[in-house]
Amino acid sequence: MVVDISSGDTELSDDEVDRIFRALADATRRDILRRTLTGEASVSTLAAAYDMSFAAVQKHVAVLEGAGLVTKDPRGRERLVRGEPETIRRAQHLLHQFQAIWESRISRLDALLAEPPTT
Amino acid sequence: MVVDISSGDTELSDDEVDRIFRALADATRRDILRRTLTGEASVSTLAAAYDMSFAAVQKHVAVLEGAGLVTKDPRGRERLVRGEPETIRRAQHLLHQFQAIWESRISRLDALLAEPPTT
DNA sequence: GATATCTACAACCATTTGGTTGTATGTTAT
DNA sequence: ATAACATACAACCAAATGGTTGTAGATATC
Repeated sequence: MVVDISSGDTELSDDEVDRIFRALADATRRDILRRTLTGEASVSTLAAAYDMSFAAVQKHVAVLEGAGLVTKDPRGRERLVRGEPETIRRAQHLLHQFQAIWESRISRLDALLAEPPTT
Repeated sequence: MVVDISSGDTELSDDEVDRIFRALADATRRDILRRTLTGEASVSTLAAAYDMSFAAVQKHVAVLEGAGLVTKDPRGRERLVRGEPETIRRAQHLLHQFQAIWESRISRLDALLAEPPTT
């Protein structure tokens, strides 16, 4: 049986994957991502929600943007930040691949137990 | 309609989630994880696969272990490293929650379009 | 036009990260 | 017992991270 795992996604480079997971490895950034998935928000609106400087929040948004988890859309003098569900889906897909590796290990063990010894 | 998202997992702290995603944010560590999901391997076996010192690989394994993505099992003089699919599943679950936030946004927009104006 | 607001960006700083080498300790093999 | 092997761990270093403040440029508002 052939199982197609690919789901048609463009391949992500190691660096891109690094950036995605690194961006997710910070509670503030995960919270920003949640907010911008719920609805777009300006950088200053976001900044108001956290106990740190505007510039710090700006940097967090930049990290998310660099990972493709968020995009910024100029609207007048502000930049509206939107979460990008597609990138999240890709990260999920990556984790699914790890799961698949584990599953295939089980299959191989099953096969070993099922098959009579070759020698 | 009430949707239970929890899937019965124990709650992960922000720090734990940080460690999981941070551990995944490195290509060498992702590769180690793949290998140890395929089948357990000693630290030195793993180290032989990479162009870096034994100690460096040891540190990578320690990071994965700290994130709960891997466990070490003493076997004679070596430590067999095993991947932990359950932690991967939890990370997947976290990403699924982000997806759910996005989905619920869609639902709200749909509702807005479907419902007649309240005022 | 003047002023306030939102963003961008540089410079700086402390801490963490990802690598190194070296040393010590436990375990197998001769 | 001695030698070889697998691991642990400390000390060190360069680079990246996560924060700060300050300055400058656009855009709105009065």
